[in-house]
Amino acid sequence: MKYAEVSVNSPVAQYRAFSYAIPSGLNIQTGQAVWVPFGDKTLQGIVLELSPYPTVEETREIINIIDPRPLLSPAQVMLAREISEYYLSSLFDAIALMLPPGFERKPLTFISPASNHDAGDLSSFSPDSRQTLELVRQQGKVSLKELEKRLGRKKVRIIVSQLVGRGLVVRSYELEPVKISPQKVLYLRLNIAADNTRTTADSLRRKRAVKQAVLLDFLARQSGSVSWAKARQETGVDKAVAKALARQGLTTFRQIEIRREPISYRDITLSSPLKLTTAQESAFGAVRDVIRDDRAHPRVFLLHGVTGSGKTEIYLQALAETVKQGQRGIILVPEISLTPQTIERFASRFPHRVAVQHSKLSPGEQFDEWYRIRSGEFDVVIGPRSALFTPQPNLGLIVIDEEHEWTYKQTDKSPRYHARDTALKLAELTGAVVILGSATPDVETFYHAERGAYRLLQLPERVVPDEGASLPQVETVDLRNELKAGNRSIFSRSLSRAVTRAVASGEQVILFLNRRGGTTFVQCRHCGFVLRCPRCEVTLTHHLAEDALVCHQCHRKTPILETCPRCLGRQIKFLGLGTQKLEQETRAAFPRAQLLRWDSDVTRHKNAHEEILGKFRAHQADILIGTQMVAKGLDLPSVTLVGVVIADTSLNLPDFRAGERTFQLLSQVAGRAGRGALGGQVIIQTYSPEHYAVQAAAQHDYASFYTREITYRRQLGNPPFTRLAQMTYSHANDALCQREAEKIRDLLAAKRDAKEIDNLDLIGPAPAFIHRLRGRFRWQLILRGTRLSAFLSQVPLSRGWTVDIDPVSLL
DNA sequence: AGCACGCCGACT
DNA sequence: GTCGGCGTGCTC
Repeated sequence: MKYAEVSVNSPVAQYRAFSYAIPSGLNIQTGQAVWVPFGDKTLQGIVLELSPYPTVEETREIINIIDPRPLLSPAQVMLAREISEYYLSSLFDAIALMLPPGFERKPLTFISPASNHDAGDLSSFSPDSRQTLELVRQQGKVSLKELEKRLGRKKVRIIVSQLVGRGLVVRSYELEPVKISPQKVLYLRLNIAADNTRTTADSLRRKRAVKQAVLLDFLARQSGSVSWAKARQETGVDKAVAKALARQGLTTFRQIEIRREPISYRDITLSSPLKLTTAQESAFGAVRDVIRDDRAHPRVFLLHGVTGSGKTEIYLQALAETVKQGQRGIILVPEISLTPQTIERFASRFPHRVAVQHSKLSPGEQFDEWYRIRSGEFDVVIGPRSALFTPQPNLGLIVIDEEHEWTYKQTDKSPRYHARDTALKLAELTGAVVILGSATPDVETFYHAERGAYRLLQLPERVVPDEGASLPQVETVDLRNELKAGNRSIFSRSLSRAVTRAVASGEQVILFLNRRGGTTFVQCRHCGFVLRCPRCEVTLTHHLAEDALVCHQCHRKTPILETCPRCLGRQIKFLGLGTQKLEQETRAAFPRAQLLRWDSDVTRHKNAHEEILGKFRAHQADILIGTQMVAKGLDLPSVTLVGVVIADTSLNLPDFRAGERTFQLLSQVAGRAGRGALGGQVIIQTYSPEHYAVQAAAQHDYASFYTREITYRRQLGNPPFTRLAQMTYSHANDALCQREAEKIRDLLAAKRDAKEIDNLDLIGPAPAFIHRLRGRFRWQLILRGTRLSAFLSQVPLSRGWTVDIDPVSLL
């Protein structure tokens, strides 16, 4: 093999790999990181495959190997290609998911004086230009960043281009310095036998080298090497003293690589497998059989079990079985559930065999964990979606806990992958078994399970079904009746009574409000009717600038209505309530209760979640007010009442998944109450008590929710019966933005018709839900069909377009 | 991304 | 003319 196909770390490389010749003497392998020449730069690249022929006539040679051990396994190389193809991301972006933390290094630009040192005629230059030239000539080499700091980005670019054009300076490129590397710590070692130290120390004392003697005595008391930091702390001597000892050959300094370990096992005690209930036993049996037989199918399980039904125990035992087969696992959890308690659950069963990956680890810890994972030190890696890409060798099991969670979709940057769907691809490539676990499975997942693509396992009951741990009673309160009865407070009479009672008896309360409560929607306060677009079934949003109601899906405008089209009442209101407002109202309504607010505003810093939860657990507050966060699997035994202040906020979002989202949220919130012996009560306040999502959640009835929802999906041709792609164009000029979106819509329509693709809908363009973001306007197009990636990959899109395949939200 | 180049309207 | 804003092409 004389040539290598290399994915280059340059944004211009896009979807393609580049052919490079392999110089003799280099042992190049697939998955390896290499240095390659690219234009006038030297860049990092990853070898995707070896081949006897290049794909172009002229090739350049690979410069060198960065790391002899491949950074990507063959399965990962294939996975990266699939991600790039399916999610329409650049090849290197997909590969970058799998690289060690801190590996990527971008080129920096430097400016140096040109070799011809003639002064020439500088009179036509501006003072800034002359000053810049002067500086470059004085310093020899200046980074472009430094020049930009002095004069501003734009100006410097013009000046530098001018100077380069006149041959006075030249540009050169260097990679930014390495950010992370193994941490090294200075150690001290004694070179003489410990029994000889006393005489040596005495002779030092005679030479009045008291401090040296102290250090020597200290070292003699230690077994083996000791870190200099510790020695200094214990003896109080400074470095000169240690150096003096080293000079006499009595001790040696050495740098030792240490591992930064994020899990402290100090307080963790070993746990053994729990006895399984009958339901757990049969679910686990099915998983175990497939783990043992690598030809059994299907290899994907949907573990559907209510909160507290013991899903985690099944993960643990499935993992133990996987380890028994000589393989390893990856457990994905939503970032918010990655708490010390979750990690402890695994660490106590697999002591020192658990790796953790998450964003709160320092770059150094992430780096160390990555290399230890690659060397096979861990049975399991636990982490958020990115943990899927850790180099876990011999992968045999992937668990996706709370598989319905939206946080598994990366939305903020490319590749916009879904970790669940990507895990299924990886499992196909490696033969690993997948367990998708949820109390409220994604409708799409459940549909696949129903169709037999996944094996469905049900855990219908909580593990300890005594009174305290049974599912709580749920009451729905119709807010329309409250208004009719003259209650204008945001607390219904029922909720108000319940809060007062709970607080008075020293119990705890959670008040839940969807964070997106700030979003305005238009509703009749008399009959609860919410205005929707007649074409899209999506709620209309009030646009202040145009003073009109706008559909964010098809851009149809409706003038503001004075009267309700259903009951002809005149109580049309724009609604929206946030947690801060709720806090004020609660304080006013229950002045004697201690409040705690938990939303993304108050959880910015590192341990905020733990702090707030700790306070609440310690009963330093009676009422916890929060958004989605309070809904995630947290065990708070003294909470007896959960109040959902308005269920409608998530219900009325302009998105076809609003019903599903609401059901999931309400079910989770309802699961928070009654986890202790005191039992529990849930009160859901809503203007739509008849809505199937609200009713099903109130009755803990997934099946009836699913049946209704899947029927609607089928009728409207929404996923899982089709797939979606969301295209967004962003530009500083709104009109231009709209024109571009329309142009592409027309182009896509023409292409669709030319290819006679009949099941492809184009919806929009319409202004995005967040119409203006960071000074740029955004317009979006939605595609609905089947093979969208393949279709879109043939369409050349200009800069400013982003494509989100299988978007998790259409907002 | 970042830079070079080319096009076009606004101004000296 | 030519300056500057803007869009597009290029990198094995």
